[in-house]
Amino acid sequence: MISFENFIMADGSPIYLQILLYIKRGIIAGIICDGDELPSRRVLSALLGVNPNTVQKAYKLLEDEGLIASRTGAKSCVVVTEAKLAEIRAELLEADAKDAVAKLKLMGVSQEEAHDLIRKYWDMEISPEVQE
Amino acid sequence: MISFENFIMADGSPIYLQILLYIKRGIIAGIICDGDELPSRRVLSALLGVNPNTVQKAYKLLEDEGLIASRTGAKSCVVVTEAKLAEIRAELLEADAKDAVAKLKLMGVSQEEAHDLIRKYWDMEISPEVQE
DNA sequence: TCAACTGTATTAATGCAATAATACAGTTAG
DNA sequence: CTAACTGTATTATTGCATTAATACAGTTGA
Repeated sequence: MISFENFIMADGSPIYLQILLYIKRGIIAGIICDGDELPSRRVLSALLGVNPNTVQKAYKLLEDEGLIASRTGAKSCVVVTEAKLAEIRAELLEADAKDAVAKLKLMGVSQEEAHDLIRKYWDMEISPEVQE
Repeated sequence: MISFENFIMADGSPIYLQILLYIKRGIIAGIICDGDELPSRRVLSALLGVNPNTVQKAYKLLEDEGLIASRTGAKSCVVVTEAKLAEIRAELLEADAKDAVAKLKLMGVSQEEAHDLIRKYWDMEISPEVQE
């Protein structure tokens, strides 16, 4: 069963997208694997303190992408091939890295200072304020 | 007069926040300076293809933060001291760096790979898909 | 002076995110 | 078998972001 204990809700972006990206990043990290069971819509919504429809929206989008499989009555589970994993990994890494670089450059940060910032915050214990 | 030619609208976050952050990052970069005139609400809204109220919302928040000054009839202009600049610079750099680090770590990226990604995308011509 | 700009304010309408309360059909474990 | 779970669907409501159409008061430059 997939764990959501590291999930921390951020504001500023829709909750259903935060859930979707949390799962995608978990898959990319190898923490969430092919065949893993997902918590039911009702259970996860209670755990996160949100409406079941919000979780349903995230799961529906993941299913549309072919990353999870659902059938009425049974729990949904993760479906991910090596190819699919490589695809979403490249996709998200590029999006996140480009986004960070764009923001820092816009603020006149030098490349050296950017590397310093990565080093500075890498080993800190962070609440993953995952957005977008 | 402040230029918005590098501003590219992203979807996923409110437009008024994108405008607000574009100006804040410009101030941090030193591209936007104390005393600089802002385009009027009407002019900027026409330039960006959004409603004047959307620009007004961004400007209002900047004024609440003391970063711009407005008086009826005249153009608004930037008000920023050395202390204020240092404050918002530290604030945004920390937020953006922490956010990027959190996302990459969640995906199991190593610190070395993170630095590689920064190098890879640093010199690319990027449309600054500034979000949040 | 005065026309053309500026900021500010108000009201109404639309769309999306999220909540809420149900209902129904299929699965699963005891 | 059957109770308790699952996914799926529907309808209504709330709040925020955004658009739209005005209106009014103050500033500016020719």
